[in-house]
Amino acid sequence: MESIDAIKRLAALAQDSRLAVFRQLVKAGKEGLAAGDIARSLGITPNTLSAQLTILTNAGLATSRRDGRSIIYAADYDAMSALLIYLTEDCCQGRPEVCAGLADVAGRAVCAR
Amino acid sequence: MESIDAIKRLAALAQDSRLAVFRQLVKAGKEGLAAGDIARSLGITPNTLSAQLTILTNAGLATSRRDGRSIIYAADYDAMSALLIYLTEDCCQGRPEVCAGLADVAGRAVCAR
DNA sequence: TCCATATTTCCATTATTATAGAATTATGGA
DNA sequence: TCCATAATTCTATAATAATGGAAATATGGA
Repeated sequence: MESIDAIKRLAALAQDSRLAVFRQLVKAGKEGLAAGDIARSLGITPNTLSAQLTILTNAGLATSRRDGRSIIYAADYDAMSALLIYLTEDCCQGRPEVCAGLADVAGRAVCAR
Repeated sequence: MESIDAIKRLAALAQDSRLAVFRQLVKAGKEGLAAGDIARSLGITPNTLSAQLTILTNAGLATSRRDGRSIIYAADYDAMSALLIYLTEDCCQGRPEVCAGLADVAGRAVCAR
């Protein structure tokens, strides 16, 4: 992963309502959520939300598909995984001080499958 | 970790020269680097770099201490670790799709100690 | 076809961020 | 004390991002 792509993803997540949107998408899973439902539940106007979803999508963190009149957005888990791996390996060079706690957390999550 | 702190850290890293600074600090280890050396090696004016170091420091990602005429900056590994754990656990809810590759990377890094 | 719903695009406004010149502060050495 | 070096703070400017009203586009149903 290129650092410029990492920066795009970091910037996409570095804003309160976008981070909230992304969390909702993660929670919603593969089925995803309609743009309108997200806007309603977060109290964001539809046009503003649309701009934020575009930013998340351009960063690679979300995908979209049309379903009838709605557009359904879903989190891209692979992109998020790639970002975390970039931060861990490239940016932090796998330093044990950074990785130790993370290995526990990620490992536990995988084992709980 | 609060989401507002995570956003601060994400924003601090979401800019090319700040990310480059942070990478250098990680590479430099606990001893850290003098502000002037960072400015020279990255070709940033000292006042601009100072502003960026302040942002990294306020986000908790760097610490500073004076040594003679120089001010030495160092990466705060704990803060970075906390951010990665936040993104993995809180934001991504430990989803295996996100965690699997990360568990490998972080685990390998820890085992290589 | 006509209408309501869902979302996006266009546009303007406001707020925030990035950058660097100039001045200031702090330290160490002659 | 005086000077050179290191870094920061002050200030202004330019660039980018966030927000929302209004209009446009797309879909499904009567």
